[in-house]
Amino acid sequence: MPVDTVELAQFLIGKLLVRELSGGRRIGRIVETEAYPPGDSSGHAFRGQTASNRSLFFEHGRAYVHFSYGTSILLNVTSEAAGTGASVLLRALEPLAGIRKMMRSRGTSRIVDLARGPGRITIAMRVDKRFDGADLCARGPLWLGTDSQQLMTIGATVRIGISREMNRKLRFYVCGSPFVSGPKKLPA
DNA sequence: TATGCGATATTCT
DNA sequence: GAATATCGCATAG
Repeated sequence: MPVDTVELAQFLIGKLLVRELSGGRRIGRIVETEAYPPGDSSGHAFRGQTASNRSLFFEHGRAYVHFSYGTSILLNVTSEAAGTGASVLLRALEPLAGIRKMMRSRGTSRIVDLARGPGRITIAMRVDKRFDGADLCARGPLWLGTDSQQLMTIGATVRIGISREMNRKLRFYVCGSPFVSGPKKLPA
């Protein structure tokens, strides 16, 4: 797993997010990420370490779970060396397993809408703040798995929902995937 | 299909 | 008091 934030954001495209629950396993392929590198003024670590972004400063490969907009829980994968404060935001998944359970958690039967958007991922996968700081590299209740490599083109655009550093192309996605969030018109 | 707005936790000014 | 790494519903075209 790459240590560099931008490399990690691209590396994670196509990887699997696996959630082990007593009722069964839920799996989604990561199709969209955003990098928040060190020193990025739109990142949560920019103003230093606080009680709520503590896990953002862990070594790479851990979970940083944050509550945003009063309504949404967001899941990030930490990057860089311990003490740096950088991460990759997971923005969208393609549901692969446990789809019926995701539908029940999300309250919709449209597969493309189950995990298309960062706040939806955590609802579909039943991730909450208890996972803040958890190690995602080793098998556990929540971990990152690899899929057989398949041919996919990775596109890069500007990030969504921020007001600073808006011109940096740090959002990565699988070209042509209907499971990617945001505006539909994307460069192929 | 596109745009607008309310809900609502946490932090910063 | 304002801003924020958002979503879902409403309304209009």
